[in-house]
Amino acid sequence: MDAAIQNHEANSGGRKVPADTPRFQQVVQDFKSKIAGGIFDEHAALPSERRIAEDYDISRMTARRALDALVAEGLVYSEDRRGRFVSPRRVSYDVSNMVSFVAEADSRGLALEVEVLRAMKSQADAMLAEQLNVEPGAEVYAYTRLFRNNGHAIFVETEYVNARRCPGFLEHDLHQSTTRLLETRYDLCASAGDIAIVMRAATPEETRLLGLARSSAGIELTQIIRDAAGRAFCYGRQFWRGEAARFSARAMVGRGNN
Amino acid sequence: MDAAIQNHEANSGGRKVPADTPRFQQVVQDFKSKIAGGIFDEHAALPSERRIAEDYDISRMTARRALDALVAEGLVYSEDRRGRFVSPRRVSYDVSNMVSFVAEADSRGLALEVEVLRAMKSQADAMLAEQLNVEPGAEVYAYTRLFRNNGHAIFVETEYVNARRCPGFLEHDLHQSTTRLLETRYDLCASAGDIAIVMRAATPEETRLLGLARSSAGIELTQIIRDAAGRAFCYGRQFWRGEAARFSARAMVGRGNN
DNA sequence: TGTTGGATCTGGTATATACCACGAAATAGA
DNA sequence: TCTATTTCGTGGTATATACCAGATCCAACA
Repeated sequence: MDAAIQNHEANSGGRKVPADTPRFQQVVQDFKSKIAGGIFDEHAALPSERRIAEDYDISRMTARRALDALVAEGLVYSEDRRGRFVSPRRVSYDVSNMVSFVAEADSRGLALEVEVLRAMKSQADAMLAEQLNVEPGAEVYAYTRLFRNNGHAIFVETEYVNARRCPGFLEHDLHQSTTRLLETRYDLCASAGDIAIVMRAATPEETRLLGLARSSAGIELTQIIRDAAGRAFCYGRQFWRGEAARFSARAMVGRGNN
Repeated sequence: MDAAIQNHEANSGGRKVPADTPRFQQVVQDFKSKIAGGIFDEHAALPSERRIAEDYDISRMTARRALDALVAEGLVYSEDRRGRFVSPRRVSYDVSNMVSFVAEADSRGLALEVEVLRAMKSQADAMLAEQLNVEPGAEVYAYTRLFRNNGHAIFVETEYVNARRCPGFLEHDLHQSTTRLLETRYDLCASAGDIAIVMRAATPEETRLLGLARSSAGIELTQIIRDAAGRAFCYGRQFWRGEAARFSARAMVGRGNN
């Protein structure tokens, strides 16, 4: 209606010439400022594709292009056949702090919910054997957990622990910090960690669990946790919604080099 | 022609029913395996949208959807009106290693090219003043550089240094490691750094410089570099192509926690 | 030799249309 | 009251079409 968008019929003497900035970009900008301006709350539903198309007098495909851009930028997330919603604020994760994320989140008042998806005994494949420094085929416990903040899925994690060093591990409640569990029950203290962060596409399972749009990217964080003797006892892989987190670290020269 | 793709006319008694997996996904999968299988070299051109549409007997828009997915996943990058190309391998960046990325890259034989885009004297705004621990309005040197690996733009960086502590800084050649420059010329030794990593959308300028597709996401890495006394002298912000890098870090308990 | 201009390639924007699949709410039935 | 069914709204997939604009190459020209 009052859409401040240029109509291609009206900008150059009736010629079919696109506006200087594409129309879908104008919609993107409009929603960006609305979101930044606090017009929408976190998790508030955006208008539907069809509604936006009508409001801005553009085709539905163009409205979709705009919405897809907002999703790609992380300002908005999409739930299949339900609608698109404003993304919540990022959570911070200090990877230099070897205290587990669960424990850290607790202390900062984050309403973090943990869902255990799988937990089983398994055997180390070649990659895992190398990371955990065990022989291939050695027994490991593997468990996958989904983490939500205020009901909103933010990352999914799979961890592998050396079964020899923590027998019966899966009998404990996995809805808590496993770092703490390993420390209090098995005297395995995290002393050092190797962390890697890459941006990559979500797998189909991650897409489903995190409620992502098809072929969207996120951040994978892998970590190997070692005891004071430098022996790895836990290998973990987390896949985060890209817009959901801020990772921080602290570096110091002359420390921890090899 | 020999496209192993399901035709919607043929999969369910002539009914117009989509295949179990969407057709654009089949194209995505096909190219994924071709790329993984080494059929394409790094930077090799993929077939054009029109060509793929013909080969797989799908519409151009569907071919585009597939290609967009590959771009979003980082396996492929797009150059405006030139084509789409296979992404090169990731470069590794150890953020715990306070030796500069430029110097580190050199030592690993990376063909890193540096282009200086801007270099000027400026005044610290509120944010910068806080990060560098100077009064707002204090003089800083600001410079922006574009980094390429084998001619392929991988990240753009803007750094701000406290002008009081390195007078005449911009008179030096900025095509080298500035960490080293600060150390050798001004005795400013990087001793600690605070690093933050977030995934976010590229700004229009970053999009242009890195040759990204419209509204694509990447990784922003910010770092504050401090001397042995804990005084910050350099604040930097890098924006990386998401698929171009792997960031690693090392964490140790009881070290560097405030 | 060098340059200009055109033909042709590429991706980018935009529309209109059709139908499918799932979620959720409204409705009809037991 | 509770449950099954229907209806409607939403995003998802797919097609066909049109035109725009930058990149590239090559042939014609100066």
